[in-house]
Amino acid sequence: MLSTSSKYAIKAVLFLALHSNENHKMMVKDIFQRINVPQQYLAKILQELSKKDIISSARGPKGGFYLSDTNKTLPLINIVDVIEGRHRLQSCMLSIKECDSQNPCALHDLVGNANSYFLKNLEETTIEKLIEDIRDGKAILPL
Amino acid sequence: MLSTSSKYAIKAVLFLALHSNENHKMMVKDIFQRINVPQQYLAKILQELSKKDIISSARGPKGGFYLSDTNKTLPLINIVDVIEGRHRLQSCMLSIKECDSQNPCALHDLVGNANSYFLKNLEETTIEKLIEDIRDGKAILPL
DNA sequence: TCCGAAATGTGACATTTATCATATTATCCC
DNA sequence: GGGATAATATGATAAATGTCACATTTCGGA
Repeated sequence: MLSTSSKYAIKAVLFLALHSNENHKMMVKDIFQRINVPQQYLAKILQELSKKDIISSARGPKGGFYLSDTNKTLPLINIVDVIEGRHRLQSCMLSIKECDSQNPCALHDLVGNANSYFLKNLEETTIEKLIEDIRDGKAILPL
Repeated sequence: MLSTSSKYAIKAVLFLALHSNENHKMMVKDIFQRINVPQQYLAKILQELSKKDIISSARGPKGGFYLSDTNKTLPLINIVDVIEGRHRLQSCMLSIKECDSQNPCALHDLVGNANSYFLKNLEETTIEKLIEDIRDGKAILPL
């Protein structure tokens, strides 16, 4: 439903949201073990996110990746849009283009409104909001 | 959520359920266009399903693939078990092993009970049942 | 102003998944 | 029994995804 890359990206962004800010940037080598993602792969992912302004970065000494306040207001869907696009999230379980509730495929009812529910949440939930819930104990964050 | 192979397999099985029986077997070359699956790829998939007794087959003239009455009583999950196993259906959106409702990952609530609902339906819905619904007009079958 | 720290850019390599091609084996029918 | 037919077996190729390595650029600090 999400590619490995997207999962890694989300984990990394949430980690940065919790542990970094403009005055406390974090380097790849201090992140990768903590979220269990291969170092070089993580580097590539963070660079893509940075280029698309999902996260922020600074080069040189004292540099690293971090989330600005603006970054934190973005919805989660932006992360997966940058990493893999949205095709994997489309709802039809048999990948039939014309499939919808008016013209459902054979499996349509078996999956229910699962995908659209998930997609809607990705669109509506901001990083900020998710982190707040975690801080408030409303959500847990095993990474 | 399902691999392309599984989707092809499900389409093919449903097609066979509707159009074949012990006295009317069907050849790959008469199926693949109708369900829009590459011929050789479909052949390979049908062979795997046949070897695992999800579908039936006969060689030589008048041979082909078909679904026996016994085959039709199998739940849909058997198809995906044979083709790709069950890992892709596991519920955690971040692929975290320890993730469950007691110890939910950050995205757990965003996906809700979607996957478990889908999995349950795959386990409980037999090919037979699905075909009946289609025949009764309760479900539609664009392949 | 130079050294080293860190992201960035580029591309090679590995793995998985999807697709195609071809030779082999079993079965029916004459 | 021999020829045509259709599944079966094996493996080659292609494409997408995931992983690694290294050279380059930018920037801070002594």
